[in-house]
Amino acid sequence: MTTIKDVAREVGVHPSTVSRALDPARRGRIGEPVVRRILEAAERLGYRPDTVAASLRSGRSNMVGIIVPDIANPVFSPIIGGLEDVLSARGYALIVADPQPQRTGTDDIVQRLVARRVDGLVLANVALKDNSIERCLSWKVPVVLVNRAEAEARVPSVVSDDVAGMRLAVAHLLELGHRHILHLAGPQMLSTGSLRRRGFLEAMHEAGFAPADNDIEEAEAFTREAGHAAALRLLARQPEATAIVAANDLLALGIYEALRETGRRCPEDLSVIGHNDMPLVDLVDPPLSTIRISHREMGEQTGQLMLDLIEGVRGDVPYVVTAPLLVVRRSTQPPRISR
Amino acid sequence: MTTIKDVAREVGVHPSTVSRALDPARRGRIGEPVVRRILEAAERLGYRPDTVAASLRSGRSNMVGIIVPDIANPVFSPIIGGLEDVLSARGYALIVADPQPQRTGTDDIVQRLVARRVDGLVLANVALKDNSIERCLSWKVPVVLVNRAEAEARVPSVVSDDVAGMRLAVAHLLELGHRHILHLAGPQMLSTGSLRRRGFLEAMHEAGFAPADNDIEEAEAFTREAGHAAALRLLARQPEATAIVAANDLLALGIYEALRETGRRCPEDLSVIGHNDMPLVDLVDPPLSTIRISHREMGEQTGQLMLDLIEGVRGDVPYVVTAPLLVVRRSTQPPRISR
DNA sequence: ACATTTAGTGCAATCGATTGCGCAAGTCAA
DNA sequence: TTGACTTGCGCAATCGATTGCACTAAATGT
Repeated sequence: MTTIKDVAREVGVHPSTVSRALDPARRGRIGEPVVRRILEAAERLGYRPDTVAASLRSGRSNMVGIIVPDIANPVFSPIIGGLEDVLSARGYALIVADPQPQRTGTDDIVQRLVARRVDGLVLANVALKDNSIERCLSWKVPVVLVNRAEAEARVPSVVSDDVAGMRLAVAHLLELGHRHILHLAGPQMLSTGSLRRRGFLEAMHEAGFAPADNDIEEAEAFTREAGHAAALRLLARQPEATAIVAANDLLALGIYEALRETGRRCPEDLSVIGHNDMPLVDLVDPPLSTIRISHREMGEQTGQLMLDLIEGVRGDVPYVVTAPLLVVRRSTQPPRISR
Repeated sequence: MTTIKDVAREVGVHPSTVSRALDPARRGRIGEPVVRRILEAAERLGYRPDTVAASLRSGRSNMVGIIVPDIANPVFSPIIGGLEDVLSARGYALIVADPQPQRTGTDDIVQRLVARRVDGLVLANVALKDNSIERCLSWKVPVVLVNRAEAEARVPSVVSDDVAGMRLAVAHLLELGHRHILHLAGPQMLSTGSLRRRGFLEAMHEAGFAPADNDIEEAEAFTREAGHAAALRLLARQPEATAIVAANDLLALGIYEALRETGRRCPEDLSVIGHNDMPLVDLVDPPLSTIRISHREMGEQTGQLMLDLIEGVRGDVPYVVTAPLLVVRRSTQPPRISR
């Protein structure tokens, strides 16, 4: 490994001069010819500055961490991708951490990342309440939330407009002629779960309907299995409903299974609409109508926000909201008996 | 931030003593009561050793990097998940990098990661030929390949048994009574693409069949679109075939689209079998028969291998091969006209 | 009683880069 | 010619932990 001293010796200057010449921002203070010789020598010797040493001295690590509940989850992986993309373009490395609930809590992960001197932390874990935010705040490490909002907006966040998304879904079903619309909600401890439920209620009220408590059922988790179970409960309770809006595509697919088991057909007997437009839902049977969210774009926005924060470009608490899009496929159609 | 000196001063010992007392491995050299007081003080002051400083001195960073072509790809994301899991359990952080072809090559990424002093590198990028391996070898940084093999086994790798997988697929179709079986191959520059093609050929030969060149068509990429296009070409050329084995689920889904366009039905007119068993292929229409590969498990094995390598437990070049599993769903059935 | 371990801890160098400060030479104006 | 700047670069401290070596005191051996 060639160090900065090797380069300095080769050129016949002091290491500090090499350090400055190699940094475009401070190169100006060094003479033109010297810079050229340093650049050439660095190239020739294959010099790569040791990031670790630089971090120790400068206090900046050029790393940001992201904490996600499940890396393989189709909503989080594109977020990570988009984030990595804009971060790496600016020389930052992304370290991903996935808290294993049984082993170590989010808090511990935060500590470990902070001990690694990350320049910023992205929290994608959707629990509505946990004190990792306080932890970060107290350590003064820049934080941005993604796919999750906080009640009191203390830290920047990037979310999709869940309320608008639900409004889109509800409006679509109403337009088709549905009147009795159910909601299969996600876990209310999760930000998306409660926001979408609220969005559903708002949209219905705006349209002049007041859903009963009975019209909403909460799934234990954002999974097909949980969706399946919850759908069974909901459908048994409200068999005469003609449409159901799920808080999530996975839940919608769970509804599919429940329908199949109870001998009902989608969309003939019941229209179903999901949320997220995750990969392949256009190929299931029937192709799922849903609300498209560009998670990759959210990841990119998160990265941009983080960079601004780290570089101190902005002091406010930005709150980026991305616009959802209605995607109509074949799981929604007018109700059979219009009233 | 409390440093090791703060703890040392608090207890009234030398920083080096604190360092030793905090490391379970070398704690033995320190007196029992002193250790206790140090532990207590460290806890009380909320001391967290600065990983960066430790790395600089010790040369170990407790980080490993993984280079993947696409983080959001359903085959790579579980690999990352499994890897992160076993790595973080041992105190290692995982940094993921995704080479943007247009911006910076894999080589550059490798350099950047090495400059960060990663203790090991996982290469998941499937290109059959690139010199990043040489790069790593010359820098003596432990490397393990995942989902990709090398012709000459210089470095450890974790792959699924592609040949066995194809044998499973072919055997299944033969058992159903198919005789004219096609192969929709993946890009031959990619390890999985060429291995699976070879697996197909071997399996067919073993069964006493000799596929013609015409029976195989190569897709440009492992995507639905490429699969669609290639399937169109293949089906036009061999309309009388009764089954087709795809190198990948995505390609199989592309075949679905091609069938729909040309008015054929699966499985009535043509049986289709995929490879990977990615999420949701059990819900498409018709549910896809495929070869299941546990990518998460591969990720875990990769992590274990990497740890062994880093800790110098093994000097050989292990070559882990995971066993594939046949998953029969509804896209395969006996050919209509049995001969 | 003296030599020799052994256990327990301190000292100071070290990892490789960054950075505030200082110094010398050159520029310019008075 | 001198004083005031500017430009270009070197010096040495510094970041926080690790580690080989040295050293002291107690324990053990002969």
